[in-house]
Amino acid sequence: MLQVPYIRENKDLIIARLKVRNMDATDTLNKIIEADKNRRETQQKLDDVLASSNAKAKEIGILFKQGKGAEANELKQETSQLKATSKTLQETFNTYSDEVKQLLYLVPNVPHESVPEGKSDADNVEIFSEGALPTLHADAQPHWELTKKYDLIDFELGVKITGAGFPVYTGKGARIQRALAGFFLDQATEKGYREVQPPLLINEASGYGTGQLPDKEGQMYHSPVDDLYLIPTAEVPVTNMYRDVIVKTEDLPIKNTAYSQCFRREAGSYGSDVRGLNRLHQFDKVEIVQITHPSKSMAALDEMVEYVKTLLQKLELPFRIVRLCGGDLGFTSVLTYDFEVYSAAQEKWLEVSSISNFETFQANRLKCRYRDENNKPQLVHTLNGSALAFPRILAALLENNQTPEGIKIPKELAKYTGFDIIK
RNA sequence: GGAGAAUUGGCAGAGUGGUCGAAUGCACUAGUCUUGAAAACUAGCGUACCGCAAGGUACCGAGAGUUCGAAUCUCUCAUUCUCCGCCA
Repeated sequence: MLQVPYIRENKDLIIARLKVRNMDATDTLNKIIEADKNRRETQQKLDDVLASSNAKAKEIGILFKQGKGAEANELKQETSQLKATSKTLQETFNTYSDEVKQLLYLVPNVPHESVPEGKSDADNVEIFSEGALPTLHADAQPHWELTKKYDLIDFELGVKITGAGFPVYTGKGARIQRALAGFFLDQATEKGYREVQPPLLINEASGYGTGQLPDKEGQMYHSPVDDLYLIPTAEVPVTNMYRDVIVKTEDLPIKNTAYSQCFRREAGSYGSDVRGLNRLHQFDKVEIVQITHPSKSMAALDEMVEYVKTLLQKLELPFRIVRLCGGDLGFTSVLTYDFEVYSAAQEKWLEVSSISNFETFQANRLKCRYRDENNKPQLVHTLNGSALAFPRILAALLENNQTPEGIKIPKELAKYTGFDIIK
């Protein structure tokens, strides 16, 4: 979330930038500033009362030691008055604090100046594309037919065991999944990311830390008995490793990568969007996460984009990069680039990666800081990106590389699958 | 799952109702000394909020309570360790 002093000093700028998100934040920001003002005034009063109350308590202690019990008891009378006052003030203070906090949860991150205006994904701006769109033979099939034909995935079996959106990968299908994990992790490690294997369940505090809670509650699976959530992305546990941490400045940038299953309820999705591998409740993904010095985060974002490019090049998939418009930009993000691969049989662009800079928005909630040149704690910047999400990569690989002889596996990936064609 | 013990500053570790934000040691930072280093000595060394500042307030696992006053007493929860049970 945003910091109150920042809001106080940059109100007009924030309002202007949030217009890109098609949002008028004027009212909320004014309320925040007002509630914060009340909060601070109340704290001033409260601190004064507590100060004199503390002083009197100290005096009483000294008097008792000197054996002046009568005088001490007299002072006690005075303090009970102060006590009542401080209690009321404390309650008022809490009310204002909560009000500020609740209002802050409503304000999304301030988009970068390069974020274009727009209502939906249709208004995202393509900034790069590479690779020729494949021309398929006459009876080419979409991936949900191919997976059946070559026994790679059993969707119906998943429905039986769990429900829709939980496919069972079989034979070479399962092998490709394992190959993708190995390939992506090796690539990331080579690029300086440390591999971590995080928990797949997270507690409430972690949900708040990265911004899934409070507003995106319905997106995650929740186990009420233990009050734990299944992760929608490894971003959550991996970023939360640095919650309440003051990192060593010389350790920046901190780069972690994790392969994990991801779980998303995806309530309300339907139609061709969810066909086959296009949208699942459980899927695999390798995530890259960076924690950087504030002056370095935009360069880190570019670096991550360049890195993901190399992955798609090695997989020989045609792709494009779009800069998300204000209407499509995530709540916590300042700037996001999406990667889309072309899935030839569906004749569709499928989102396979989303790379974002959150600047201090998550760090503020996480309380993740470094020490500046004056040794004062300052918020870090956090970034993350998919590198990459498996299902749509798999869909594109299958559809684009299908031939009458079988499905060809790109050379780089074949090193990991152990086969270069699926027959 | 059952029983017991514990949880204090970067680490170790005192503190069991009063001037304790917290002894001491180690680590760390700066200085003195030294040709340099080590050692020794001196000083500094948590976080957040309020305040122009002086300064104030809060925090000793978390939350509630008792008290004029809580690191210290009570309750609830969490975590860690030991023993028993169970089990990849």
